[in-house]
This record gives sequence, C-alpha cells and structure tokens, in this order.
Amino acid sequence: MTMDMVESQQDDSAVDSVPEGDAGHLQNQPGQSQISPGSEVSVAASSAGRGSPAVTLVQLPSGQTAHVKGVIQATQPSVIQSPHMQAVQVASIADESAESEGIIDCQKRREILSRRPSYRKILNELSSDAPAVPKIEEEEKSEDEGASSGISAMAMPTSLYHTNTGQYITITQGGTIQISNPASDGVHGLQTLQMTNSGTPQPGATIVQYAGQSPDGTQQFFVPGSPVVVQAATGDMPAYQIRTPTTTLPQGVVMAASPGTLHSPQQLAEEATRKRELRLLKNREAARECRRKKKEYVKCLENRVAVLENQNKTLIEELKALKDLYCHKAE
DNA sequence: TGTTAGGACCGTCATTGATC
DNA sequence: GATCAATGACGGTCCTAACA
Repeated sequence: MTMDMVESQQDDSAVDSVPEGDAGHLQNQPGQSQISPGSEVSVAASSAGRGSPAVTLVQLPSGQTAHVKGVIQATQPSVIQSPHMQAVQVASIADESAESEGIIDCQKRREILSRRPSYRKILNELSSDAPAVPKIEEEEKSEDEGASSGISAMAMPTSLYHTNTGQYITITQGGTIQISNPASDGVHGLQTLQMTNSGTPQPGATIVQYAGQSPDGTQQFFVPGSPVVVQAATGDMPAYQIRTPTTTLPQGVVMAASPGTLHSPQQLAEEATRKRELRLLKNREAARECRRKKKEYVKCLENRVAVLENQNKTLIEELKALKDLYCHKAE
C-alpha cells in the first residue's frame, strides 16, 4: 500500500474489481454514523465480516431499535491513480512535515507529478488488496510456465541471429534452436528445435522435427560458431536439417555477423541493422504487452464503476427504507 | 453491391523513469 | 551517462455494420 491510496480511502468507500453479483454484499463502516443531519436516527453498532451482509442496530428517536442491513463497505483503495491524486497526497504529507523540508518536498512533489502511471504498478497495488485481481507478475509467471516448453529458454539465449527471411534464431546453451517469426503473433511465431546431435557431431545430416506453424518456403541459415547449416523445409510436417556446411554458401543464405568479429564498414552496418531490428522486435513485444495491461486496467475500472453504481443504488434504497421506517415509527 | 464510418489491433517512433 | 523497459502518440491495416 502506497500513499497514493490514502486519499481515495478517505474519499470513497471504494470496492475493488469484484463480480457484479457481489456488489450487494457490502458492510457498514464500524462505529457511529448519522443517516442525515436532520434525522436523529443513529447507528449504534454493526457487525459483519467481509463478504457477508452487515446487520446494523439502528436507534430510533422513540427509543425503539431496528435492525438494518447495511450496504457500505469498508474503505478500500481506489483503482484510479493519477498525477493529480499523487499531488494531493504529497501535499497532505508535506503539511505534516516541518516547514524546513519544504524545498525538498517541492522537489519530490515535482518528481512524482512528472511520473506517468504504470499499469503494472497500479494493478499490482490493486491486487495486493483484492485477491480477486490477479497480479500481473504472477500472471506473467503462469504464462511463462504454460509456455515453458518453448519460450522459457528465451530468457537466457546464447546467441541471437537474424535470417534473410526476417526470422530470428536464438541458440541457447542447451543446444536449443528457437526460431521467432516477427510477422506472426507472439507464441505462435516461435518455434523451438532441439539439436539432438548437439555436442556429439555425427557425419551426415540430422533431421530435426518440430510441431508448430510452418514458415513459408524453404529457408536456410547459418549458425555462427557452429559448423552446421540449418536448412528448413516446409510442409505439413516441416523438417529442419542440420548439416555440415559446404565450401560455398547456398543461394539465399545469410551469414549472420558474430559479435566481436566486425571489421569492414559493411559489417558494421549489418551489426547496426541487426541491433535496430532487435530493438524493434523488443519494442514490438513491449507494446503488445503494454496494450494488454492497459486493456486489463480498463476492464478493472469498468468493473469498479459497475460495482459503485450498484452500491449507490443500494444505498439509495437503504436510505429510503430507513426514512419510511422512521416515518412509520413516528406516527 | 459498393461505400463509408467506426472500432480493434498492430508496428514504429519519441519520450521518460529506472537501473547500473 | 548509457541502457533498457514502459508508455503515449501516430499512422496503417483489417473487419464489420449501416446505408444509399
């Protein structure tokens, strides 16, 4: 819980992203509260746990008591965080501190104001108070586990190469070849090949079979540092053939530059191009992830709006019921 | 049936905060 | 200061519903 949440806790009895059907199971604030300034109906006590309706003992002016089911939920952090909110909270903090720290506070306030909200942070802080909302890190972890057979090794690649067909080949330390097709979408464009004869070179060809979407056309590429050529043939069951390279490169083969062996300006240019394409690939994936988080954040906000609207409606009904009860008892 | 407006999605660039 | 990740902005493409 950060200070960002404090202000919203005071402002509204916010509820987190919960199923809309649970909106009615709300509880009263502990302690006394007045229904309205004009009435003398006081709430003497309330008792309820989270998720169960609270029954409140209402003391009427006539001395009679009534049991009322409350709808006000305990204070919860707000989903919404904005620079404005942060400014208000920082200002409130500054009020409590000594004036001698005013300059430092102003600087900190300016820094906080300039920061943009992070969907990851927002949702993580939200989920820390609402178990119903999955944490993004946990979600990503589960996603990684789900795709562990093909993607997890991507985290520590040994080498990354770019083919003439726009694909990226990652050679991991375990001898796994990963082929990423930027044109396809995420996981579907990633293919993992296991070099069955890696470490024990054998004469002749090695057929590597894999399951997945096949790229278009036959593709060949070199694996620098390894005396092999990987040749990909497409079809219903594509096969990647790893063989010893011949003295002349096959037509269409692109020899990827190995880091640390750049000499000519052309190689430098190729290295720059490779770095640029790698950066674009990373940014492409980052943008995709950012959009996903943003959609999740918007959904969370929409859920909260629905819950608050439901809560507001229930509060109005409760107020009306209390007024009717009060009028009935007064007669 | 062709046209068009609107939405969803994506890739790229620029910017900014965080980290080393 | 360099590098990287996250995110806003912008433009492009594709799909779909509405309409003449």
